[in-house]
Amino acid sequence: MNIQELLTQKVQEAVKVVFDVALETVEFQATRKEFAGDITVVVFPMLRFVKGNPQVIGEQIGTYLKEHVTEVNDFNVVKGFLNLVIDDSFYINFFNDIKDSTQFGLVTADADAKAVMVEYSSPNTNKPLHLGHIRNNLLGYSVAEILGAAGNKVYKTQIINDRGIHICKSMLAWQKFGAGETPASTGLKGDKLVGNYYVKFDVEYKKEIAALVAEGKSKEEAEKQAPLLLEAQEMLRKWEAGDAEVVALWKTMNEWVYDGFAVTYKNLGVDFDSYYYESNTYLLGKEFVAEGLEKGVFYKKEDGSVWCDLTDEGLDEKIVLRADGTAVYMTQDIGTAIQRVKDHPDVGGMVYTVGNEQDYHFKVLFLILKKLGFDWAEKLYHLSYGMVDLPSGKMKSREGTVVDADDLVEEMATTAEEISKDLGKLDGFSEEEKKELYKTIGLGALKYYILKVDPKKRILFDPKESIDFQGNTGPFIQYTHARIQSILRKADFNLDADITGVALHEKEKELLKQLQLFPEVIQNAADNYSPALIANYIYDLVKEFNSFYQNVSILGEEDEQLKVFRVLLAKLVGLTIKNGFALLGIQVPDRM
RNA sequence: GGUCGCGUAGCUCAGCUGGAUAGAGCAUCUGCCUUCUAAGCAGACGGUCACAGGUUCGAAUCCUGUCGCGAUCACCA
Repeated sequence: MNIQELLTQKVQEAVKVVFDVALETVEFQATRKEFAGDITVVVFPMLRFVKGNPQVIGEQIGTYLKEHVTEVNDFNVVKGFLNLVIDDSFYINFFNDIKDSTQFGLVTADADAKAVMVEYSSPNTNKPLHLGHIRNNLLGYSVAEILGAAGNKVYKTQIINDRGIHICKSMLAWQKFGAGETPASTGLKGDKLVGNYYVKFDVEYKKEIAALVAEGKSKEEAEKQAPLLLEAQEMLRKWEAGDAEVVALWKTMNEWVYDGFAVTYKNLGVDFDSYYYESNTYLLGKEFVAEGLEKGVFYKKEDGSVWCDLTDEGLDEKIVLRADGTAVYMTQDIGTAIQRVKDHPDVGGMVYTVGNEQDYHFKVLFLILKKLGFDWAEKLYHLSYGMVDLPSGKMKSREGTVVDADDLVEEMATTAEEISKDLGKLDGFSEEEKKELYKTIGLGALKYYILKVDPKKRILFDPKESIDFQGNTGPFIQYTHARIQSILRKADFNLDADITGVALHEKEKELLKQLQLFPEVIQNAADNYSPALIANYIYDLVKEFNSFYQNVSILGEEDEQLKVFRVLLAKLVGLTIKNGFALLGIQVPDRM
C-alpha cells in the first residue's frame, strides 16, 4: 500500500472520530520544499462537510494522526494545508518490499483479459518514411508498451495503404523511365527507389501540364488531360480488373518497399504483430455497408451512393459507398476494423495512431461502428497527434522537402559519435560496440525529444539546430543509468543484507518517494495514452538521483549497512530508468 | 463561415481531474573534477500563464466571449 492509500483511510478515520463526519475522498499533494513534511492533506475540500476554521481542523486531524498512526511522526498546518512528516520506517519498508523485484510497477495481463489492438505507422507504399512517420511510430509503439505494462494484452498492427492512384503513379514512372532499375542493381533501399519514381512522376507530369498550358489550355484542363495522368488512371483500372502484368509489377514494387520499410523499422526499434492491407479489407467493408443498409443504419441516395446520417450527433452525412459501388476510405476502415476482430476475437478495443488532420474521420468511423452494433466499438481511441513541421512549412514528399527517417537516425548516431569521441570515455570498447552505442544514444536523443512532448502539440523541427544531448534529454537519462551501472560493477561485496534501522538522508527519502510513484504513473500514462507522462517522470527521478549522487557518497560510505542500502537504492533507480525507458522504446547503455 | 485542437520565461517544453510564492532544460552569467563517469551538480538572471469577463474560500487549470496559429468541413486516401 502506498502512503496515499494508507493515509486516505487514516484521515477518514480521524474525521469520523473527531467530527463524526464520513469523508468520501481525501485530497493530497506533495509537500512544498519550503515546509517541513513529506505529504500534505488539503483541508479546504473538507469544509463542505466539516464546519470550522481550516487551520483548526488541520490541527485537530494532525493531532489525531500523530497519536494514532505510527507512520506519522509530526505535522504542521499552514493555512489549510496539513503537512505530515512520514517516518523513515515507512519508506524503508517500501524499499525492502521492492528491492528484489525486477518488475516493479509493471503489471502482467490476466490470461482472460481483453486485448487492445494498437495501430501505428500505416504508410503509403509509394515513398520512404519521414519524420512525421517517426513521430507516429514512436507514439504508437510506446503507447502499446505502456498499455501492456498497465496490464493489458496488446497487439501491435498497421494498415498498409497499398492501393490507389498514387501507387500507380510510381509504377508508371518506373515503367517509363526506370530502365529496369531494381534495388539490387542500384544499391538503393527499395522504398527510396520507388519514392524516387513517385517524385519523377510529379516532375514529368508538371512538364506535361506546362506544355499543355503553353498550347493554350487552362491549368485545370491541362491537369486533367496530361497523358501521364490518363495513363496512371488506365493503370488503376487494369489493376482493379486484375490485369496480370500490372498486378505483377504492383507486387514486385510493393515488395521492394516492404523490404525497405523493414530496415527502417528495425533501425527505429519498432515492430508489429500483424499487418493489414487495404487491398484485402475493402471488400469486407462493402459487405458490412450492405448489411448496414438492410438494418437501416445507412440509406441509399437516388444515384446509388450509400450514406450514413449523423446529423443527430451534430455531424454531417457521410458517404460510405460511391454511386458506382466502389469503396471509399471509410468503407475500408470499417472493413479493416471488423477484420481485425474476426482474426483476434479477444480484442476488446483499438487504438489508432493517426495525425490530427483525421480527427473528424475517426469521430465518424467510431460512430458508424457503434451504429453497426459492435460491442468493441465503445472502446476505440484515436491517438491523435500534431504535425511535425519544418521551419519552411509542411513536409511534402513530392517536392522533396522531407526529413528522411533513415537519414535522421543516422545523423543522430553521428552526432552521438562526435560527442563521445570528444569525451573519450570508451576505452576498451570494440569498434562494433562503439557503433552500437552511438546508435543507442542517437536514437535515445531522437525518441526522447519527440515523446516528451504532449502528442496533441505540433512539433517544429529545425534540422539545422540539432537535437540536444544535455539537460532534459534522452542521453542525460542514459548517462545516469550508465553511471549507476558503473557503481554496481564496483560494488563487489555482499548485497543481500536486509535493511532495517538506517536513518534516511533527505535525498534518499526523496528518491524513495519518487520511486513509489512509478506504478501510478504507468496507469496514468495508459489511461491518457501519453508517453510524455513516463518521460517526465523518469526525468524527475533522474534529476533526483543525480542530486543524491553528487551530495552523498555511495561506495565511500563507511557504515556497511548504509553502503549496501545506497547501492541497492541506486540499483533500483537504474532498473526503473531501464523499465521506464523501455516503455518509450529507448534502450539504456551500461557504459557511455 | 461551421467544427476541433493549440497559445505558459528569448527558445523548447512541464504543470491543466481547481489549491500554498507558476516549474525544468537550452541560451547568458557564477561556482564545483587529488572522492563513485562533469553527457553531471549547486546557484544567478529571466513570467501581465494570448486578452477580457464569469464561477469559487481559491483559477495557468473550469465556463463564456475576443484575438492569433493550425487542422478539418471531397463520391482523395
